[in-house]
Amino acid sequence: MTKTFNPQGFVPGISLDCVIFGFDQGKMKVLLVRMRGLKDWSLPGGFIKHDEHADTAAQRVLKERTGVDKLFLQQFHLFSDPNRTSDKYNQSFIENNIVTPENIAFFSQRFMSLGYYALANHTKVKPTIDYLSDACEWHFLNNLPDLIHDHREILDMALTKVQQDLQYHPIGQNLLPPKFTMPELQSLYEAILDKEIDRRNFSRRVMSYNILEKLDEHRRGMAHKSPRLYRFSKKAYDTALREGLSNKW
Amino acid sequence: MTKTFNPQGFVPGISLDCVIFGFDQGKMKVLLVRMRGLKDWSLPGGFIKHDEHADTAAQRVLKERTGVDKLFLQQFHLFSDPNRTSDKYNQSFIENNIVTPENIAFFSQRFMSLGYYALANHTKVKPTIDYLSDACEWHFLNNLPDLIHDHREILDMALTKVQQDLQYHPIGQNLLPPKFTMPELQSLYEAILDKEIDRRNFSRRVMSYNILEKLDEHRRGMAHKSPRLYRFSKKAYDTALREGLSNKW
DNA sequence: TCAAAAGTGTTTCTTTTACACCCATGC
DNA sequence: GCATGGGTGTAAAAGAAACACTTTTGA
Repeated sequence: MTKTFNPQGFVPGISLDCVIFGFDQGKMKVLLVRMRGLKDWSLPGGFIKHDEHADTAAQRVLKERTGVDKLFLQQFHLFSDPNRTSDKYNQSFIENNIVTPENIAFFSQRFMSLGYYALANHTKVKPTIDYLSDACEWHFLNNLPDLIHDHREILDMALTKVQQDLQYHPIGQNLLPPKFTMPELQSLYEAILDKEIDRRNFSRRVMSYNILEKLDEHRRGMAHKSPRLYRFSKKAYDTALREGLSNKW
Repeated sequence: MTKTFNPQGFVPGISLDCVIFGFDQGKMKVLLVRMRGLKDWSLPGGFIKHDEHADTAAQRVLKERTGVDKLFLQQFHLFSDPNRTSDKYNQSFIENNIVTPENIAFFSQRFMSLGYYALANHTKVKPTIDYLSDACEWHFLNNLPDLIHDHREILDMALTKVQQDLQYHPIGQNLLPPKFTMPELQSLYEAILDKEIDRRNFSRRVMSYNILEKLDEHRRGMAHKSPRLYRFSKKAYDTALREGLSNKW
């Protein structure tokens, strides 16, 4: 017998949607789930428990979907259009035992959704389905499937916010392995901003932030000159996260 | 018989708080209300009707408190700390007939609050109390009274957001009279940013945005050289609002 | 030894800041 | 006529963008 959703214990009328970005093969991707019986995909989401901070709820949802619990997580917008959700999926929810007919009212009510974005190291993430979904997978930004409700709009705004926040905050800690090369970091920035950056100007700029430690190691094994490895200096990185960077891209 | 609050028709568990900024005598001020029977002040707030967009609700609240309905209005954060409100005011609410004992549960429940900030021309605003409050007044930022709940935190974040948004968006349309002088505009920027700006650099910069029309009129009557009047060119201003400005302060 | 990526330095241009002089007005 | 704030231009400094050559590596 499949477990069904029990609305007990959750704040009604408000949901969370998380746009979880990863960086892989030089491109940005997002983690999407597909609920049982649907062909459209969804952003990983959830609800807020009574007496739970929304940030904590988002952290919980992320942990459940990715197994990772220390992600950079940022609330960015409350989506409140009264017609943002549709009940066209409800029949499918009942047929697929996602929710019992007695509890379908919870889904039929008007929902606002609080949007969060997160940045995750995709190698650490283990996409995990829950009892409501039959798929949880990465999708590259340039090849997204259809999404339910207004999830596409939420995703697009998340990307815009990441691009803006990037102007003033360091990024990468959560998207890259602990040690990385300058070209890898640059490739991340180019993927997020969706534009090319001059190699020489990039490294000069990023070094001027004083958030990188130059290591005496090189990445070997690839063809061509072996690039030097760097890592973020934790203290400086955290300070910059809090206080912002002066320069911009 | 005083009218009491009826929670019927409103989405439970979520409220709105509006930080309405005005500009007067070269200083920033905010509109605050005081509920009957309380000594602490509040941000003007309200609730969202079923089937109402949160933005529309905020617009409605603003109109009720100020009489003005075309303000620049911006959602900036959902405050969701489960302990952000306190029920220490509830006894007073009942004693002052703000809410009946049967309806006090609506106020006792956990509330999240969606923060909006608005920019208003204070000469157009007619601060208006409602049946729950006995005062609605402007307070200068440098001399704020105690506020209930986490309203001080909301106010502070609103100010920070305005300062940030100012970097990329034109401002003034809603804070100044239709015609204004360059020193007046500069004084507004200085009040918001809380720092001095060089007169010559300011006017060069602001003119480079191409959102101002130089008028062949001067403000007369004051001592000293009569300053020239400007007005915003509506089309360019709106475009800049949407698309942002390239420069920053 | 060669193709391709990595590393670094210099020049140019643009933007920002700093600063000084003249002008107009009401008293 | 003078004190005070308003208007404008220019030079110096800082920051961003453009650009070219050398080094290293595996194949």
